[in-house]
Amino acid sequence: MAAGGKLFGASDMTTLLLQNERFPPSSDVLDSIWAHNSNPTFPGSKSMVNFERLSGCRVTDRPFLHGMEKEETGEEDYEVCFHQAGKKRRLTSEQVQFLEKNFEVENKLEPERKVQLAKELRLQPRQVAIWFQNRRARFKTKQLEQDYGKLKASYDKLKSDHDILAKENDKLKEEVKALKNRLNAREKEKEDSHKSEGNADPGDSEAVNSAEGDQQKDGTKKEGAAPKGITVWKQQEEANSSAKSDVLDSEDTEANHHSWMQQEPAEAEAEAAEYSDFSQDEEDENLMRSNLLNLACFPKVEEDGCYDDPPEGCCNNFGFPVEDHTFCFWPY
DNA sequence: TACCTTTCCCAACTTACCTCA
DNA sequence: TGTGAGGTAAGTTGGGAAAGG
Repeated sequence: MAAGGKLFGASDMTTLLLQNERFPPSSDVLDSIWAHNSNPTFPGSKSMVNFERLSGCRVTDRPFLHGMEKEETGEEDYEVCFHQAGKKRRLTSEQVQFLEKNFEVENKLEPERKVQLAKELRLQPRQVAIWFQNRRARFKTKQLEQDYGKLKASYDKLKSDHDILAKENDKLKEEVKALKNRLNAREKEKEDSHKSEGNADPGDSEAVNSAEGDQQKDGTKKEGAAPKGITVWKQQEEANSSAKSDVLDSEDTEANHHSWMQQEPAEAEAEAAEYSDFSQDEEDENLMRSNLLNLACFPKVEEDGCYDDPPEGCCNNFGFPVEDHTFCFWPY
């Protein structure tokens, strides 16, 4: 039989019995009693009592232990339990391996399975239940760590993308500014030449008036003002070609440029009209937002309407596979 | 049928022990 | 050999669900 006898925390034992006046006690309570039996020096038991000495009888003489425990774990297991007496024992690697395999199959434990596993591993059912509880807790912690890592990686990538886009946006703004300055200089130059020619040839006054029509009274060109009609389109073409040859050719590809100068007349007119309603700041912000929305892989609702097939290269689910949802660990 | 009690199970947190560097 | 950190078995607490009176 067992070495060291059976130790019980007297108050705990009393509590267990008082809580369960009816016999036989529930399997839960029996599990607890079993745990105490097999682990006499259970934590926190400074008032530990050697139950055998105290009561002067064997634990197996207790009526509620008859039948049930032998039925559940068998006499052999009972003996094994007391071989573990004295100290808290770690499960053997074989036991852990077996439990792990079972955990992979199903991380919840039905009562029948618990008893069966306990029999096979020569442990108490409560030990098996506790192992599964702790294993689920460990799994959840690990899962949380992994999910945190994934989210952090996703965040870092988005942030770096954002930084790149912001830089690009700044660059484009500078470019637009330079182009506008160039355009203004050209207009001014044209105006001066017209004025000087106008004195000699008054027949050109209409053209001069037309050019002046797009300018404000203070002489500066209205920021973002949309040129209108075919005449305007010709002016755009002219400005476009000169600007392209002067600046754009040395810069990024045309696809990166968000400019009304490269659009069809009607489109340019509409967009220019829209832009004319904003201040420079709003314009910049709009541009930025447009860039982010287009480049950060979010499909436009009005264009696609359906998100079932995200565009290629799009950060679908923020980089997570669909089945890899963070907060769906356990189907309760 | 609503309410209460009991029982069971679980998650979350904590404690105590063991192992190892 | 003493010690602190990390892992793990087990205890405690509180809540939800189901069953029965």
